[in-house]
Amino acid sequence: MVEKLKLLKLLADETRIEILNILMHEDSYVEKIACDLSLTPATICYHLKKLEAAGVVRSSRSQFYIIYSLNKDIFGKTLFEIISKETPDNTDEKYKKEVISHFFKYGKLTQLPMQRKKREIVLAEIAKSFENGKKYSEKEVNEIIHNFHEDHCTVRREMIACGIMAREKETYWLV
Amino acid sequence: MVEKLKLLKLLADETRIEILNILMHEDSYVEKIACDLSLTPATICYHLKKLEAAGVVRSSRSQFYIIYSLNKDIFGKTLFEIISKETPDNTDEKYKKEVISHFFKYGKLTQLPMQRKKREIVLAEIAKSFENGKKYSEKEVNEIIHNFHEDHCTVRREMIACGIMAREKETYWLV
DNA sequence: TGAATGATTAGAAACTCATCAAATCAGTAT
DNA sequence: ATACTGATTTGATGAGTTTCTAATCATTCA
Repeated sequence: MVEKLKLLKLLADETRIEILNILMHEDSYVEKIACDLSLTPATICYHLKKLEAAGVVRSSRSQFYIIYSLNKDIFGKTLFEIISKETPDNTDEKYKKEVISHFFKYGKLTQLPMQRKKREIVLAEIAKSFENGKKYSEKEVNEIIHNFHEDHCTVRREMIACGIMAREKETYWLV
Repeated sequence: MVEKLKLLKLLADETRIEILNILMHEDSYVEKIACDLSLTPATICYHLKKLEAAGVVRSSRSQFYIIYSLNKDIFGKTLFEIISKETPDNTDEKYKKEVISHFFKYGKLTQLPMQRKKREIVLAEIAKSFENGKKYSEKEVNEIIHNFHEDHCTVRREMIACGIMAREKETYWLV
């Protein structure tokens, strides 16, 4: 996450892009690059240090010179890979989000899904509006559910049916 | 070139990355995103406008809301493609650079290439130190070439042989 | 060792850019 | 029409970054 942002910030600079383009052709050193780009050695040094710290370039001394070269491994990544926070194992979370975004529009439940799995996800989303451990009257439950959907009765019944809420007489609570 | 830099600068911002990650899951709108990220609508608007100007997101009105959605086309590019200035048709230039970087070390010619094509490239590189139209004595020619290589005689002879320089008696000039 | 050369660091100036509050704009619904 | 709601613009502020000069460091070569 933060790593990726750093990489992007690093690459989002004209001078550093120029430097990398030079190093794509041939290894080089501070003074030469400075000359090529009409900038001070100090400036080039500043950028090369940054690039090196991020592992984008490497350096090694050769006689008078410190030769900088490109680490090409990094450049195969697509923008999507860099930007996306997705990790291979949170597809579950992603699926939930998709279901929710499909059945809610601007915070309102458009319809109750037919598939049990999806229905559970949707109901769990609504359940977030209830506090854990707190007891609710039926009226209170209806009011809260009504924020999401007209037909609070059906939704309330389903909450009980799939075990998200429990009821005893007139009192409801989260399971 | 400049386009690519703009794209990188655009993506090198934490808030914009967060916004894009939200839009990867579901379309959304200014106030909602602002709420998700604990930032002002003004700030989100500022970023969305930037993203839209670059074609990374699109917008459309729906009732009260202006819905922003992702343009996914852009995200398949690799970093290399974004950073590299290479265009398909400058491979010639690139080849020359590679030959030159192979036969020169720190400005000195390490050896004269055996292959005629490479030899011409190398000699043309040395020829850059001579002025067009100017006449040189053999002594002057030797001195200039000597900056590149000990054996100025061989190099000088080759310059004539492959038609880069011409000579008449003791006078030399670029062709 | 001392002179030369290239690399690095420190400090300062200039610049860019994200953010917010407040004002304004643009559709929507009563 | 008019009140409402969300989007946008404006102007100010502050944080971060690039660049330079000048000084210092490190290595090589005589």
